[in-house]
Amino acid sequence: MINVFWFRRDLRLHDNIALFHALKNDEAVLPIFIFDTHILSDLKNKKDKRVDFIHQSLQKIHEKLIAAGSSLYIVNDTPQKALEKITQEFAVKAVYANHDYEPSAIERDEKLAKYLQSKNIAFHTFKDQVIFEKSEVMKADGTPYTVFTPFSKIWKQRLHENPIITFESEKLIENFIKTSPYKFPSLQDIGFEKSELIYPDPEWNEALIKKYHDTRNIPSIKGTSLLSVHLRFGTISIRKLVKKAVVTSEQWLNELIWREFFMTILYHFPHVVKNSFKSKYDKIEWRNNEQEFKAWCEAKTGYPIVDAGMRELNETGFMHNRVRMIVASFLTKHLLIDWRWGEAYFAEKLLDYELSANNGNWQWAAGSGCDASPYFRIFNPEEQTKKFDPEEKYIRRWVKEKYAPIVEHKFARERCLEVYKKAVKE
DNA sequence: TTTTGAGTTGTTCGA
DNA sequence: GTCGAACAACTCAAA
Repeated sequence: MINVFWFRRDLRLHDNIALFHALKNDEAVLPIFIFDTHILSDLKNKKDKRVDFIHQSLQKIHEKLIAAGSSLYIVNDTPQKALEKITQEFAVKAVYANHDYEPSAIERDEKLAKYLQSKNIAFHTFKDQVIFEKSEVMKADGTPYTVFTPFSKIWKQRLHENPIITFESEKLIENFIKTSPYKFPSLQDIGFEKSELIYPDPEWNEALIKKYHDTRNIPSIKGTSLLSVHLRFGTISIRKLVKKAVVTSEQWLNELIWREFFMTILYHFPHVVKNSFKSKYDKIEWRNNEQEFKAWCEAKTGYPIVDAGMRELNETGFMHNRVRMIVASFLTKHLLIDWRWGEAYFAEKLLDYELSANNGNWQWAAGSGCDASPYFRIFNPEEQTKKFDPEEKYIRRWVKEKYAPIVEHKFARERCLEVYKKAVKE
C-alpha cells in the first residue's frame, strides 16, 4: 500500500503540513500534481504567466525528488479522473492534501472525498495556507467578523495564545516512493506556451519590511514585498512569514491578516462571488459602457496614473497596491462600470490572483463590501499622483503616449455621487 | 436591550 | 499653503 500526497496550492517541500503527515507514516508516498483541465480550459491566454509559474515551481520540486530517488507524478485531467487513474494503478491507502477554501474547491473536495470513501481510501486534509482558518477567529457570539480591526485584534490574541509551529517535511524526503522518473510534461504538453514571466524569488527582505510602513505606498519604489505570488501558490510558508513579520513590521503583519480576513469572509459569505456583500449596492445603475471599459483595460483613459497601473498589469501581471486602489476607484466610480467587470479583468491578468482578496478589495473600492470605503470617498487621480508619485517616476516608467481624459473628474465625481445616492436611498 | 465608540487606504471647501 | 470640517449618516462590536 502507498499514500498519495496531492500538491495543490502548496508547491513546496518545506514546512508543508499535509506533506509532513503523509511522510511520517510507514507507507511510501507518491507525490502527485493534477493540471485540472476544468481550470486550464477556462484560460484564454495560452501564454498564461500563472501556468508557467506553476510549471516552473513543479519542475523545482521534481528535481529535488529525483535527487532523492523519487519522482513527481503529473496528470493532465480532471481531478476526478486523475484520482480514478491513480487508484487503479496503485494500491492507495490514503490521500493527503491541504485545505483549499474557495467555494469551487470546497465542492470539488467534497465530491472527491465521497468517491475516495466509496473505494475505502481515506482523504486526510490539513490547514496549511493560513494561520487561522474557517471559524477560528470569530466574535464572542460565534458569528464571523465583518470588520477588519476587531478581527485583527482577536487574530493577534489567538496567535499569542498559539505560538506557530513549523513542520520539517523536507527532512522526511527519503519517505517518498522510490521510482524511476515519471515523464515531466512540457508546457506544450498541457496546451500552453512559455510566457514573459518575471517574478521575484521567495526571499525574505528584512530591510525592505522594516521600511515597509513608509515606502509601501510609493509605487515608484520597490517597497512592497512582492511575495503575493508565492503566497498564492504556496511556494513560501505562511508560518515562516508570520514569524518574521511579528518581529519586524506590524504594518506588514496586518497585510497578512487582511489576507486571512478576506478568506474568512469568502468562506462564510460565498454570495460575495456574484453579489455585493451589502445587497443595497446591487441596485446601483452601472453605466457599463463597453468602449470605456476597453479604454480602461488598454490603458487609454487619459489619466496617467490609471494608465500607468493598467500598463504595468498588462505587461507584468503585477500592479502596485496603491495603484490597484486608484484604478479600481476610477473604473467603478468615475466610469460607473460594475466592479465585477474589473474583478474579472484582474482575475485574468494578475499573477498573484486570489479570489478572496481580489473580490474583497474590488468590493472595498466599489463601496459594496464589508468594511468598505464609503461611497462618497472618490479617489482623485491627480491628488493621488501628487501624494504618492509626485515626481511622476512611476508614471514615466509605464506611460509612453498621452491620451485625452476619457471623462472630466469633477463631472464624473458628481455623477457618481448621484447614482450611488439613488441606489442606497431606495 | 441599550448605548457607546469606532470604522485601511479621501476629497473638497472655505476660513 | 494649511487646517478642520463636511461629505451622509450607517453599521458593527462590545460593554
